[in-house]
Amino acid sequence: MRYRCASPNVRHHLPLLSTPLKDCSFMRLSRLFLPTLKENPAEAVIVSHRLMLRAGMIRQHAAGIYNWLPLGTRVLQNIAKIVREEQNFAGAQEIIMPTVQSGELWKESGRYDDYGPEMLRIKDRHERDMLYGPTHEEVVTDIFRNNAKSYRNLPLNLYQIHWKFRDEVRPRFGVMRGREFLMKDAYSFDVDFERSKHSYNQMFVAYLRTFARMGLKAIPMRADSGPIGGDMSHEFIVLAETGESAVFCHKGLLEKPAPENVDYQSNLQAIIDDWTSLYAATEEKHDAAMEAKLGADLVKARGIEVGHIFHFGTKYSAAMKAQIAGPDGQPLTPLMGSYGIGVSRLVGAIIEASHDDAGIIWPEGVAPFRVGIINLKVGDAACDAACTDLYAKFTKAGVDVLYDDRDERAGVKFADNDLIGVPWQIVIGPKGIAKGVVELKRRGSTEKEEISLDAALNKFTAK
RNA sequence: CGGAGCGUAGCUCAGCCUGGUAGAGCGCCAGCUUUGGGAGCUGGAUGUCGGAGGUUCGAAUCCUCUCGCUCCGACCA
Repeated sequence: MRYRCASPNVRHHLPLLSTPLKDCSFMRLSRLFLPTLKENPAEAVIVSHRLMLRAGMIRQHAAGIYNWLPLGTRVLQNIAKIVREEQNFAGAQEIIMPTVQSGELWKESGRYDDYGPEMLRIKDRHERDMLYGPTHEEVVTDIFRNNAKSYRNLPLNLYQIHWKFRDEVRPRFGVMRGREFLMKDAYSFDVDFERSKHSYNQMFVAYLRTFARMGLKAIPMRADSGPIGGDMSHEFIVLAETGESAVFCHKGLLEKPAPENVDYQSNLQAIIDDWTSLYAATEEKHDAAMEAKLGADLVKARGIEVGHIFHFGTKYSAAMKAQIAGPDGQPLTPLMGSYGIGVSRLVGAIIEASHDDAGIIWPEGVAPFRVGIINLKVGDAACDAACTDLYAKFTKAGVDVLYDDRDERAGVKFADNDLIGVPWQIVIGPKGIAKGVVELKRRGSTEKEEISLDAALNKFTAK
């Protein structure tokens, strides 16, 4: 393993109070706890799992349960940030519900017996039935019924980004199919079907934007919606060559841009219709006759499910007697929907969709660091000075920067920076410095550009 | 949950069939040389051979049990 233990005083040179620094991450690679692996671990079969282990993002703790190391944690948090922003834009409100839940609520909804061994059941010291939450419909419905009083409290959409546990029979594919996983789950409450559908549409649009911001092509596909029927359940499938299931869709869906400048209060139905009018289906539900008609417009690809939204009406609100006063003063049972995004799974999905032989290619929105400074000759006064100066300026300007100040050979540094997928790499060596230039490389492209130090600085700090 | 396989150094793995007391490459530590795509030489550290029991003079190796992990299939954010 190639790492040194990070000191808790890494940032001791910074002012502790009234810091002028913007919210950004910055780190010297010599201090980063980054245990990269040169060889492929035997346990990992798919590329995202291999790369996450090799890039020092995660380590397995038990089957389907992972430790997230600093690099992986940064990516996970960047993804969560995008999810959170888009949920907030769409009008959802963030809460945090317990991971360990009381079994009583599940007995009320009837799912305590229905759920099966996927649910991890625990007894506390008083022999009470507890469980580690695989989902939170019961808890959120309980929150609602205890605290919402009137139709005037609606519409309401509560979400959380939290860890869940499902005791899968066969966890695999690293974080793509773990037992413990980080998920965004939102729950909407509305007075009638039309308004409930609007809540559903808000999430639909938010999802389109969320995945696009992560650099993903995510296609909404009609999914089983249970007893409610209709078109009120969609899976969002990320297209990736190594995806777990085959998907079929109209090629127009691949070029469709995510909606911008959305007014979430306005009627969003036209956007939903635009996206759902084109054919898209997973392997299980595909229709050979429809596909034959598409001809050259048919795209066959592979995909990973990263989101699922559905409307389920009064299933939980009725079972758990979550009633509020309606406009006429009579009790009203709200209609509900729930909306999931697999946040930890997305880390794997993004890698599946974006990598090459050298390693991960992070889209800028989720990269653990945006810019890498690679000092090719640590100990050379000119190189050191140029690097530390640039590093300090990036830090001050709020640019997420990783400075590779390790006393390693050039090849090692290039390999590690490529492996962990730093999107922009500024290579600073004695030859360039003598000419007053550095080399700028874009991860994933073979192009290299020689520019001045000032130009490199401006490229990432200019508005 | 059915079927298959694997646990030996931080990682990848050899040794097991045919029992004789622990190995290689990479990584790690020290030194010298090197220095623009995972360097070279020299020296060094590292293992309860997953665990328990058994057979044997002797077990990484054979037997039994057990724990963990992985793969294929059925199931899922």
